[in-house]
Amino acid sequence: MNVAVRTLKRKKAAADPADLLAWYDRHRRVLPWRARGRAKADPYAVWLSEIMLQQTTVKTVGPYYAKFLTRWPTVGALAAAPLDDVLRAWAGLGYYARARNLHACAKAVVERHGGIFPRELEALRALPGIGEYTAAAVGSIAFDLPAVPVDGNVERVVTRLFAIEEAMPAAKPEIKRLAASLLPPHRSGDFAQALMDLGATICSPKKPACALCPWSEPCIARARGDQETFPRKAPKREGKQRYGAAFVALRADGCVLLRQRPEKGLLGAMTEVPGSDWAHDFDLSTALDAAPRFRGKLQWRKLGGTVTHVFTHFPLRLTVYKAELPRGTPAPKGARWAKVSGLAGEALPTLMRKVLAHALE
DNA sequence: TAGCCGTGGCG
DNA sequence: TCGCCAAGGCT
Repeated sequence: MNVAVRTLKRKKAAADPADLLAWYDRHRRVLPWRARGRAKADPYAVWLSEIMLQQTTVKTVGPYYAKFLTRWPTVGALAAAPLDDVLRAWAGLGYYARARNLHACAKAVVERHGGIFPRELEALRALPGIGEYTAAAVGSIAFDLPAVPVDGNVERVVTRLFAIEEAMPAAKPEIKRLAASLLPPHRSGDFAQALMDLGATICSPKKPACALCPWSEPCIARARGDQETFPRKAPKREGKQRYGAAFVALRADGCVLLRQRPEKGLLGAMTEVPGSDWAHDFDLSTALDAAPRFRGKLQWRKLGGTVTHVFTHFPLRLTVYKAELPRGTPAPKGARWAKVSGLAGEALPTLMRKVLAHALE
């Protein structure tokens, strides 16, 4: 048997982590939080990027990451910042519990570990906002601990490689087991990033570039030609449409009325304009019951059109009302006046920016 | 454990 | 257009 045939047979037998690492050495992406050459990765930078990258694309994260690292270069600096500053800097990035946990985690690193990220998976896992995935990611990338972070990319790569028929999320334990079985004895950080790069650039959800894949030969789904059908997913039901009203109160001196949402839950602790609850059976004829109260009577004008927004678990349609008030009007309890010219610096989620844009255009 | 929690891009 | 999906964690 000649060398070429032997090589082919070996590759078909099983996926070789060395092949993936060789591919990574040639094709890895250049990313701001990634160490260059032999430089060691900064645990703070790795952690910050991993939190931001949870369910969020590299492109979206880029400017936020740069802004945070410039403003708070160390975990100690971030821990010392007011939570409100962190929330404002995070506004627009979504999943705001991440920002609250980011701040809590920075403080915990300072208080529990003297401002140094711990080098053990269990200690990392115990920090706010760090789950099994992020502990493995920070542990392997920053400290080269033998762990494999299993995210959506790795799930896709592994389910295709082994043609796992079980549907998500039930298949997760099996995926973790198989991913761990691939872990090489050295370079676990590079291996983790290689798996994610492969999933992001080659083993994509649709139209994977199998011809360029270092694991094309051992990939069972590829051999069968149904690689795009992995990972298998159980059909999910969609959330029901909800409705509500929002109130944009403008004062003659160029201020708009804002308030803060409750600490927990949907858009927790973020800023909003006053509004009604959001319900499936919202009755528009009673919308003004939810309007902020001022002394004297006030004309709320219903604007044409609506503002729509789709959350993970339900679509929302808001009717917007607008009113104009004279200078000197005090804000109702629980609300405050904010300069329209300064709205960019407020902790306003995208939904509320849509509402304000609708009312101010 | 399954539902909750944002946003932007893409086919 | 619209459903899917992206480096998940918490409860």
